[in-house]
Amino acid sequence: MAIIQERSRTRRQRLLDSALEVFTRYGYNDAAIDEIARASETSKGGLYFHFPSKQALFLALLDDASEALLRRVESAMASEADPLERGDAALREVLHAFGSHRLLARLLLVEALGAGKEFTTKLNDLHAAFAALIADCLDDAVVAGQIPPLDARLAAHAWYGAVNQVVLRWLMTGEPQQLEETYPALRSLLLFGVTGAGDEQRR
Amino acid sequence: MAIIQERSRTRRQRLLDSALEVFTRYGYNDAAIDEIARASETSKGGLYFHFPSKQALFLALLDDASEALLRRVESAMASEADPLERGDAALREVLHAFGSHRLLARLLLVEALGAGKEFTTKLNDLHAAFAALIADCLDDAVVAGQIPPLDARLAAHAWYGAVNQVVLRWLMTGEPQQLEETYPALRSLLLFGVTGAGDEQRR
Amino acid sequence: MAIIQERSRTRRQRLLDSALEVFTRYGYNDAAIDEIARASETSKGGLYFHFPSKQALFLALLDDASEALLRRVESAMASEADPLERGDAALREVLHAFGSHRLLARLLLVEALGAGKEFTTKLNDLHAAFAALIADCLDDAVVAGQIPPLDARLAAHAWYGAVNQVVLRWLMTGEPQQLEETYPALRSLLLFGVTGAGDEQRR
Amino acid sequence: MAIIQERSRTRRQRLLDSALEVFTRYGYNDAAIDEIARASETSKGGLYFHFPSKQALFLALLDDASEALLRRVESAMASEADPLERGDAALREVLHAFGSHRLLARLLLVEALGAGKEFTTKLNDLHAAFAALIADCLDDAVVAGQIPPLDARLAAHAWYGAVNQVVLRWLMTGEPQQLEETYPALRSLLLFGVTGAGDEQRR
DNA sequence: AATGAATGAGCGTTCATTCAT
DNA sequence: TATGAATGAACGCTCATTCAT
Repeated sequence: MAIIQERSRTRRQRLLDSALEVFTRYGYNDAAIDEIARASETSKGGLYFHFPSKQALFLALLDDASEALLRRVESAMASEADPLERGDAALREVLHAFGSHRLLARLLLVEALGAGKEFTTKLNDLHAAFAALIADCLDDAVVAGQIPPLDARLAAHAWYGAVNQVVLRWLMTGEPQQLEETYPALRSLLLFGVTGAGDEQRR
Repeated sequence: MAIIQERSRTRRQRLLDSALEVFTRYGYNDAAIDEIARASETSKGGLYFHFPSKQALFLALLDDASEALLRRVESAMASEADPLERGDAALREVLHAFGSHRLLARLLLVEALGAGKEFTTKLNDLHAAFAALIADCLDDAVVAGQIPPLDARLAAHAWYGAVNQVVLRWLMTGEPQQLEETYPALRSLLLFGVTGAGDEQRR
Repeated sequence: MAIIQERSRTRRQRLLDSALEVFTRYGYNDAAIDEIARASETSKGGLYFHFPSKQALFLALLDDASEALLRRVESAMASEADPLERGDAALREVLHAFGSHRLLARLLLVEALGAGKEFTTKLNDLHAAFAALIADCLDDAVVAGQIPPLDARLAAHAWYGAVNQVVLRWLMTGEPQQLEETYPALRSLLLFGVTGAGDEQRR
Repeated sequence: MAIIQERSRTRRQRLLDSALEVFTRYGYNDAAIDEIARASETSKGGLYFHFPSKQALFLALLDDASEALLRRVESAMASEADPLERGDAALREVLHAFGSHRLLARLLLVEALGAGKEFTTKLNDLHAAFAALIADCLDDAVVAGQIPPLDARLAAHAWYGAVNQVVLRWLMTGEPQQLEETYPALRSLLLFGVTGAGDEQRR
């Protein structure tokens, strides 16, 4: 029983792995179910035994990836008490996660957007979850008097977008070689903007 | 002859208009050539007379939109001498342009990403052009001593991403009602970060 | 224009002809769209240009066949004044029509039944139309005093079923060689039953 | 051993029952093996242990139903000495059997026809067996001088078809509520036709 | 005997593209 | 230039059947 479950989980996982690879290589629409089945050394029917449709497979991928990323970031934030340090930790974790999982980055930042209307909701949820995480940080920092009052939601989305675009550049042009190299500069930008006012390290 | 050319241009433009609408409504892959032809009150054959393929049509749309946006931003920047003011003008113009052309925003920020590998290059070019515009500003500002030295390319992409995400939120959730309302907060974030250090207005 | 319409009608008709042949040879479910396209020397896409689905194609066939049969029978009945003669004419015409269009008989009596729930309504309509035709005859004959009062609807269905079964036997076993040979015996049965009471010819 | 056989028979019977229900609800082609297995609270593998194929399962159903019906009719006929009374008994029994086993009626009169070429033979056999039963009656009645000579085979098929169609109407339109109500009228029609000549009761 | 995960051939349908008119 | 009927490769999905356990 346990063995069967394990094998089943294995098969399912193999399918998800292959799906991630094929979806990110060809894009949602150009990814053929046949190709995913072949890549996972399964049959088409086997795939459809585990996932009811192509859409559901992609959604499962999206869910897994979103959840994993969120969990990692949340856990990284949990180990910091200071609000701004928590934001810092989030940034580091995101860069680390994407930097070490190129496919996951591609999935969430590129393919999910163009996969069709059906996935918009999911993506919005992810954006909202991330933005909420950051917005909470910022609100706490405001309460703690670390930063002046501001539109935390907007700032959170702006942060998120700034990071995303840097990841996107890395994905598409390969610059810089190590995504995590961007951490210091990004941190400074998010905290102090381009003027760098108050950034003691940069002075 | 001139009349024919003009009529041709009209037809071509009608096709582009309809294509923009259909592509942004359904997404690149789910947009049917039939639908575009119908929407432009032409025939499929007529469409193929003006554009050799679906891909070319989308590319033309992307080109036109990118160029128009870039021209507008460049022209807005040209009328400002001060480097940081130029950046400011660019931000205002981008928010204004996207805010008043929802479809254009959707096309460039959403559909282009998911349309397939063939369009990645085009999108990279657009990103690069925008980033270059902003990076030049920042470099000038550094030279002028307005801001401390920094990785201008990275900062440019971060800026660009921050703005994009705010636009994206507006596209997908409708917040805020008027995109341009975000200008003051965004300006402050880009210049001074969340700490707002040096932001005399916010103090 | 007229030529195009004609060619179009030709193509459509060719499709219907091939569809009739393939559907009656393999049955609705085992008939492949590919096969129909091949048989009509068209492409699958061409078929789908004229008919939106396999179901619609079968339905069109059913409609055409029903209508043609009903029209023929109605016209045969129209030329007779006497109620019972009208019934006689209907019987002759049905036997003649089915006898000379084996495929049509197969379509209406065999394939339509097993094609699926979607066609039941259509088939019921046909049965109802036929039964109504005959029931009217019988009602008129009652009014004219030619036959005693009876449940005309039930009798109509029984007649219809009797004829159908004879056609079915012919379809499936090939007996008798000429379907129309069955006319005199069928006529006598329908009018006088097995007792033949009142059948002056049989006495 | 006996227990196992009994359990096996039980399982087999449960499968047949569920199969009858599923086949008549969805039609042969649209009935899924999965559905039958689920309905009988067995597994797909279990089903395939008892029946080698979907076709064989349907055939078994057809066989059982045909045999049961024939046995009932034969037994009903056996208790009558007079040829025409025997026919009468057959008619009563058929109406009673179908009237109280709607699914059986559907199976034999509707689904079997459209299930595909493979079942034609079986169906022909059933038709032939029934026709033979009735034809024998009629032949005997001729010999006994009760009715004039006639093509007994043809008459038998006509009878059979007349009854079938009345059953079919009941199945598909629900008229009349009780199938057995049709007995007197049908009896009269089969014996005396629409003229009712010789029908003392109708006079 | 029984289970249900796995197989894979086959099918209906779509749609970008072509081309005779 | 423009039309729209025609093409055909490709795809998502189904489901009867198999087989390791």
